[in-house]
Amino acid sequence: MAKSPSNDYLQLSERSLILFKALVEHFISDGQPVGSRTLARDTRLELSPATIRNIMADLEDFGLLRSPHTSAGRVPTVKGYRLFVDNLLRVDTLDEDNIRRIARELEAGDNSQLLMERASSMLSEITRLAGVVTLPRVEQKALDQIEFLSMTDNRILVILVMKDREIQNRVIHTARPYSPSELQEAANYLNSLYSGKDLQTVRADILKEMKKVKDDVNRIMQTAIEMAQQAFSRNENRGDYVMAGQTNLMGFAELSDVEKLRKLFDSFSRKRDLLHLLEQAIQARGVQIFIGEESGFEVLDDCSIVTSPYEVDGQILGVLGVIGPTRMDYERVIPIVDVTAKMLGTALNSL
Amino acid sequence: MAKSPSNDYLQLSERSLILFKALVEHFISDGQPVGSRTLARDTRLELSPATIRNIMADLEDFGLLRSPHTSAGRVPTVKGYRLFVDNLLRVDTLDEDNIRRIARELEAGDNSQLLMERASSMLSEITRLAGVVTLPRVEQKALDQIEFLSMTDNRILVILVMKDREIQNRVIHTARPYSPSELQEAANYLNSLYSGKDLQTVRADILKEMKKVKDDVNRIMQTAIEMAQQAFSRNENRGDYVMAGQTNLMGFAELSDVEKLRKLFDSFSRKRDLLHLLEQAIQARGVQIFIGEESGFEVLDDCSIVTSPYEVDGQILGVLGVIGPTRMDYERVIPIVDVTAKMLGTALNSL
DNA sequence: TTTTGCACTCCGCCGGGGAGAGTGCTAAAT
DNA sequence: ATTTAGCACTCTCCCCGGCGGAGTGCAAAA
Repeated sequence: MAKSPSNDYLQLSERSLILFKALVEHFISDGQPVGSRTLARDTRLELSPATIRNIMADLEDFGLLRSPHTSAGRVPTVKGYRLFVDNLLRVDTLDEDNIRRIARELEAGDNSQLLMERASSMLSEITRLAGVVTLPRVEQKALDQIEFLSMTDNRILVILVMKDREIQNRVIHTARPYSPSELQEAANYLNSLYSGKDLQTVRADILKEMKKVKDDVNRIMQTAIEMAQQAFSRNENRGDYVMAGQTNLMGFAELSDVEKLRKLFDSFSRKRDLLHLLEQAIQARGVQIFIGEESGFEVLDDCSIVTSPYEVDGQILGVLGVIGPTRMDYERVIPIVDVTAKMLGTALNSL
Repeated sequence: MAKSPSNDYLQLSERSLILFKALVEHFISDGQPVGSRTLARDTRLELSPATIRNIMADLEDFGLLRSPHTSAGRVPTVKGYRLFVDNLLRVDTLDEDNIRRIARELEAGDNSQLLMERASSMLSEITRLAGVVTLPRVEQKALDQIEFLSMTDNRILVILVMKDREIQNRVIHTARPYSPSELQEAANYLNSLYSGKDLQTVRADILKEMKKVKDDVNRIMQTAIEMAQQAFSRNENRGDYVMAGQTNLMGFAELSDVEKLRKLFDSFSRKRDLLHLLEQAIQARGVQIFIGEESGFEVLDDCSIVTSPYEVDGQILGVLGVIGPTRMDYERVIPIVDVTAKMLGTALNSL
């Protein structure tokens, strides 16, 4: 009866695992606790319900299953899902239809923001769950071109054109007005130095450059570096994401409680918690899965999250993924997330 | 018993109206159908429940009240709310605390988008309902400055700095590359013509100008007008809004059904319907209210919307408002929406 | 015209009972 | 030693009837 804390599923026979897998699949597909009769019917192993009951009792002792109450069937625990996902799942490749669909939708737009939004709603539509895509940190993006434009009151509009064709506007303030030609020269200088580098690097380089330039006679260079320092100053922007299909989560039995739903949606719009979680996922290479409480956020206790980082030129820019109930169809969702991440990468690359 | 289709509330005695008003207020504050006993207790008129029952029967005949079932109290109908809102309501001025709060929050930021977002979440926080603010049509906004920047592949980045300090970026394609000085001259020319005018006017003016310029020898002017035509070409952007506090709508008894909630939230993210509704409200001057089915959208049947247009320099730029259950506290909500609209206007003006 | 009195209706809540599903245990079968 | 059959038991869910409470409408009295 006492739950064994041991993790050696080694002790489990092949047969137990087959049974366990069948149970999880069954539960995933219809959400009802699974009993021994049903399982006896659905499995190729010709076993009586009684035998299956014995095995299920074992699985329960291992902490892989639990029953909601005495005379209900059994349901996988988080630990159970973990085993299922890590060792039992057989992820096959995504069907052609969906691959084409994703490819079509992610054909290079002229705007990376747009691509993110498309990816996010693709994910939600195909999986019928909620899709999420983190926006790349500006820091990570490569600069293409910088330009200055003088405005009234000693304000200068800085235009950063990024390699992915996103355009950033910032306004800086200067001590004195600058002529268009001065600005042009400064821009030229900075472009020659920094075009192609990512903002993080640029920022670091500027610091070095400042010392070097300090005693230099070249006014232009000094001006340029001063302005650059303001323009590239650390951005308060702590990361952001786009989400789609949240409403798909309504109407899952495990989330039918309005209060739970409210907390979940609140946390989506607060963004902080989820962002923190997604940031962990950015470390992993490839698909990563957080099941139920593993996420560490109470509101997500009944949810699982399947994520995959997306990258351009081998550099990870962000994460995308899907949020759904723990009993989601992992087998289907995983390849979708995987493929979408890859395709988003290539789409971004082709900008 | 037959519901009179007549609208002459003239026939209603003063006393009936007082009673009706009390009933609506009571219902708004606790959401339960109101019975004759309760009303007899809560009113200054010393009347027995029986008398009140008679009056309520009259009110029901007028279509102002209905009872959910035989032995429940009564509840206002849409028509009832309408009467209440139009004739019975006494809207007093907003309390100092909230005025200050709104003022503080809407102190000029450096960005109109940001102001809209703040306004929207203000509305939702103070009313504890959902707040919404439509973004001004770009068409309506006044241009401050236009600049061109050449990029690779004969693409030119157009930068529109608007009077409200919003910055718009567009990319246009040209037949041949242009030198920075050509672009500068074109920009100068266009600035002299169009700075201060709103985009709609600008677009119209460009058409006139094209004819005029056609035979002109001045190359610069021709170039400029050509580029301007592309830069200002009609934008597909069909309008947009920012919303906050949607989750406040969860947990109202009249929306506790998950399916209803889902449809409502779906329509929020599709935006089309709500946008259409808000566009109607933009016509009205001052606060406008849509009660229940009046909105004409099924998903909003159990909701009311209180809106007010906001304006700068006497020109209406957009609408803001609040969405809540029909039994919202109109008396409180109306001044909040009203004041917020005005303050948003002044905040935008001071940019 | 208002009030009192009264019969009536309908909802919400409680407790009981029965069906259904599934379990665990023991004893028999393989 | 494993598997199976048999059986008592448990728990949920649903339906039912009864009952108290709230509120109504109507008729007759004030």
